[in-house]
This record gives sequence, C-alpha cells and structure tokens, in this order.
Amino acid sequence: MADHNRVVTNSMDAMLFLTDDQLLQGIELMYFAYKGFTSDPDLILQNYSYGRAHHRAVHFINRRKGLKVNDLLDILGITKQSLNRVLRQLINDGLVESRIGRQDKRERNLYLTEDGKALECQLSDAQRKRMRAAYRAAGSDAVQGFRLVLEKIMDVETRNRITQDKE
Amino acid sequence: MADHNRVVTNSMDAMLFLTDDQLLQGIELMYFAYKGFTSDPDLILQNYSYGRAHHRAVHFINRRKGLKVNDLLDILGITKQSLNRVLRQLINDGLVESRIGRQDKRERNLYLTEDGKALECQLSDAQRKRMRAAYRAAGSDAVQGFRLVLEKIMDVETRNRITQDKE
DNA sequence: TTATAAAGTCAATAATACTGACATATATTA
DNA sequence: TAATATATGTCAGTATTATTGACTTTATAA
Repeated sequence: MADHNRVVTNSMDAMLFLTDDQLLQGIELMYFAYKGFTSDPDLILQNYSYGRAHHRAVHFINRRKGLKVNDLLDILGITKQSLNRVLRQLINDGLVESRIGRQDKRERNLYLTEDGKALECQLSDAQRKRMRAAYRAAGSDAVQGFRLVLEKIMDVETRNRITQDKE
Repeated sequence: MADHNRVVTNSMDAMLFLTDDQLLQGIELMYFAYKGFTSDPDLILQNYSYGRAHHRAVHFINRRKGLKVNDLLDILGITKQSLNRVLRQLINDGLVESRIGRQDKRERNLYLTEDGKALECQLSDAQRKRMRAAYRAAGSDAVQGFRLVLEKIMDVETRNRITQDKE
C-alpha cells in the first residue's frame, strides 16, 4: 500500500515535469513577484516614515477589526517587543485605537481610526491595483490555480488558522 | 473609445469576481505563502550565522554561473555597499570565488566553490521540497496558473529581464 | 490570596538596508 | 598620451525591523 502510493507519486512528478530546474524557476518567480507585490505600498509608506511592519499591522487590524494584541502577534509571528514599537507609533499618530476589552479588561481590542482607514485605503488600493491587473491578464482559471498553489505553500498551521477564520 | 474600454474592463471584473475583499484575500495569501516559502532555508541559514541575503546571493550565483558583480546588483536591486558585506563574507568563508574577467579585467565573475555548492544544495533542497509538495497537491493546471499570475505580478522590467535571460 | 495571563516597557544586540565619500585598477575617448 | 569613465571595493554613519532578557502593571482565575 505504501509502495503503491510511492509509485503513484513518482509518476505524478513526471506528469508535472517537476525537474529541479523548473522548481528553481518557480522559486525565482516567487522572489521577483513578491518584490513587485510590496513595491507600491513601500513607496507610499516612505512619505509617512513608516515601513512594511506598519503596513502589515494596519492591514490586519483592518481585516480583523477589534482583534486582540495577542492575535496580531500570532498572525505576524513576531515578538511583543517588535510589535510594540510599531503599534505605539500608530496609536500615538492617531491611526490605531486600542480599546479595553469589555469582557476581559486585560485585553486590548485594536481598531483603525478614520486616519488609519485612510492610510489603509491608500496602501491597499495600490496593492489591489497590481493584483487586479495581474488577475485580468492571467485569466480566472489561472487565478484559481494561483490561489490553490499559494495555499499549499503555506505552513499547515497557518493555513488552518486562515481557513478556520473564514467560517 | 475610452468609455467603451472601461465598460469591457468592468465586465471582466465581474467575470473574475474581483471584489476588493477577494483581492485582499489574495494579498494575504501572498503574504502567508511567502512566509512559509522562506521559513525552511531561514532555519538552515541560522546554523551558519547567515541570513536571507546570503541565500539570495548564493542562489543567483548558482543559477547564473560567472555573473558579474553588477549583474547581481541589478538582480537583487540593492546597493553595492549592501551586497559587499554579504559577498565579502561568502568569499572569505570560501563559498564564493571571484575571478578577474578575461576580456575586461575590471569585472569580477562570481562562482560557487564546492563548499558553496554544498550550501546551495542544502538550501534549495529544502525550498524545492516545499514547492514540489505544493505543486503535487495543487495539480499541473494550478501550477500553470500559479506561474502565469506570478509573472504578471512582477514589475514589467523585471519580467523582461528574466524571460530574456532564458533565451 | 496566590498564581497566571495580557499588555506594555527598557536595554542591548543583530541583520539588512541606506547615503555619502573615497580608493584602485582598467578601459575608453579626446 | 592625458583626461575621463567604468567596475569594484571599502569606510563611516544611520535607519528599520527583528531578536533576547528582565521587569511592571493590571486583571482574571484557582
């Protein structure tokens, strides 16, 4: 049974033309695409003396309104101290609001202010514009494949957390 | 004419279900997938006190054997001073060899040494393993779409440089 | 009441990038 | 040949993002 599976797997390799060289091409594609993917927001962030870390915080606070600090730490996979610097700036600059939890008063729920929403819009407009153009140029079948492969590249724990959140 | 194009564009949006929310989902997918994509090599690099910058240099020196320092700078899109720190380490540690150009003696052609090849193998084995598993799980149609969308996400100049290199 | 948990802070350090200034060797051009 | 341009390398200073470790405050739970 195990042997039979292995044979099937190997023949799938042949079907997919998974040569090492083609895998390396895919790896380079990921590298260059990610570079383009971040380039538009990066330019905008410079005007505010913010970096990519601020963008990520703003993005996820917008997407999961009222999320707790610990939730954000889990999503970003960084330390409390790293996030604190960024979050403190965003709160001091009036882009993020930190509200005391209603049930558990130790917790802080994070929200974007109007100014925060404005920055988020500006950043995600730029990024969505690129994605929309790419999707259009590639077509809907390609987009489906794109999303499927990206999901499989993620860590399983990450995938479970993300897909679970959507339900 | 301009108005007509706009109408066509909007109907394509509808066909592809390009709501802002779905575009944001794609953006998050890119973020989480890239994080997984880099995680395996990152773990290995820690054992050598190297970082992602070393990986990138080793990767491209392996893929474009004998490339010039300026070529590598163009590919990575960083400054000479940034690359120098990394390259100097790799050369001092005996992983990269810098040979004087045969035609133009100002140029340096970069090659991996045996030790450099060994590290490159270790790093790319880990990364290929993840990509291979993702490709298998998603299927060959999905892989085609994945590659197509990634190409469209890249900067046009980058795409031209990459595809031109393959011919 | 004691222990645990969530959040926030200070200090020191590391990796990766930047700008600016400058040096050396080699090619090219006037 | 002399002046200029190019490819590479280096030094110094700075910024962003991350780390580890130690500690505080406040609030919940045992």
